[in-house]
Amino acid sequence: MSLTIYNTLSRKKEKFIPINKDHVGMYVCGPTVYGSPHLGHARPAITFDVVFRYLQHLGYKVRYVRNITDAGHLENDADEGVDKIAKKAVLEKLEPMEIVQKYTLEYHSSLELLNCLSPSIEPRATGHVIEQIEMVKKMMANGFAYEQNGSIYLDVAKYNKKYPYGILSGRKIDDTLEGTRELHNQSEKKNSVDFAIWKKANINHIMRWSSPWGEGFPGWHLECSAMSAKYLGETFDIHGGGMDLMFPHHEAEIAQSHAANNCTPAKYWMHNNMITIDGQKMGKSLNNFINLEEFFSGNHEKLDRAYHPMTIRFFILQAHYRGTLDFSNSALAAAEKGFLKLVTAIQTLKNITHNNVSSIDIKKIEVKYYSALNDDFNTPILIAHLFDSVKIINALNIGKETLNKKDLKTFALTFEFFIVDVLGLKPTTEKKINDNNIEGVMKILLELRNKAKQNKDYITADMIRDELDKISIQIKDGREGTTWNMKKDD
RNA sequence: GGUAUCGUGGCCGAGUGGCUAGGCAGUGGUCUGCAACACCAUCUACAGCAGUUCGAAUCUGCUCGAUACCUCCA
Repeated sequence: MSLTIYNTLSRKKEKFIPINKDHVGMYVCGPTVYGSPHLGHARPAITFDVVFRYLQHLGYKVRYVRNITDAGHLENDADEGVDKIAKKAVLEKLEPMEIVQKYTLEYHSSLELLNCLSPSIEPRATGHVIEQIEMVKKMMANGFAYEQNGSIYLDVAKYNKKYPYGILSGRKIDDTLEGTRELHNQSEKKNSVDFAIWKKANINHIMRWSSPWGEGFPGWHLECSAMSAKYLGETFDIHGGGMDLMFPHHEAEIAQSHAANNCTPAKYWMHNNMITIDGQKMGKSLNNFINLEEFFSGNHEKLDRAYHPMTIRFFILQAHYRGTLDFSNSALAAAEKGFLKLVTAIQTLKNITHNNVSSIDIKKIEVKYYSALNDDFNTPILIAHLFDSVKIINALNIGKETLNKKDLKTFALTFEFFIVDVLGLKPTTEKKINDNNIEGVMKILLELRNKAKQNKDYITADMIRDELDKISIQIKDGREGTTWNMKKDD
């Protein structure tokens, strides 16, 4: 019973063998902090949070590195590209670092609500410019990069002669090279597939650093290469991220590691799939994304109501990380119900008394839990087994099945452990109550009070008013009927 | 156009070549003053066509369809 991981490199499930026994290094691409975190950000965060939790449970000492990209990348490949963070800074009339700070905090608080553990190290791109410059130097020294007007590019054609470029995404770069021989005019790159590893800063560019090639800023893909090498070594165990980063981002990382260090950066590449909305990818560019904060508050036109962060987490874990997951209100509502069922069962299980004999093989259930996760972190299967356990728990509760003292204790611990510690689902029975609910509740209360008044039952009517007043809701009887408002705290 | 992923019952979503995943909804029950909750039971499926096989949702080929990447995105 050993862990297997689907490796994007081989497109197969492989047995997981860490490079250094008992230690695992894992790098996951974090967000570029230029906007509020949305549901799409939650997916890799939760996916790799479970990987992190489970690897630790298996006894590995895990160093989990997830970066914050706070250096503005260019919006496109053109030489006059706009820095995303700088653009947002202009838009919000803030210093770029204020933008970065604001959205980093938002990202952290949302992930905390989703009960994601903090990574072991959360390095920032701007804090590692020196390392990135050093890496550029290495790539130049090895002859895989060239300078052009103060910018440095990776020479993909040259690189491809020694190392295959495109092995991760399954692209055959030869074809591309053939087809793009004649370059569009103003590009300073030798070849359109070449990518910048250092970019010269024009006069208006705010975020800039001095380098041997003049003032500039690091290339889009370089930070992950430099920071993963710094904290995990030149070759480490697991590299994770969203599928959309496979090309060009991760492909570039592989190339940079080879070009600079003559080795592959990661042994296992894991990619989580996208979240879709109405069958379409949820993404910033499509403008169909829903922010996490909006899920928690219900404040979005696509949302019927608010959803508890644990509902979101459960919803994501109910699908396997490599499959797409389609968002809908009914799917979320179903997830919420299912999750509450598990939570209820944890409680039920605590109140069950033991018997002299066990009618169920507890060990078998435990094995099922483990084999689900060992099979490429198959959380939906694990959840299915947990639901099977709920049935057993209910049977125990009415005495249809029995467990002895030891088995009962083991079962209770295991069941809760997998839900709470491995899947990271905090048991909460709280359904999000939003303003719509309060409106509805108030309407009902006021109707009741009106009825009471009509029946001259002023005791009840006054009780409703006074009790509401105690919780800072004020009622006003007017000519047009009764209105209410929340009193401001004084 | 190239590359990749995928098409499962009302919805969401697993899936090993043979032994009906699971959840939600629906239906029937138990419980209940009536309901709700909870619990028990239960129906509907594998895009199409051809092939391999004793046997295929699962393997192969083709067709149709969807999505993503190829420019920033998790």
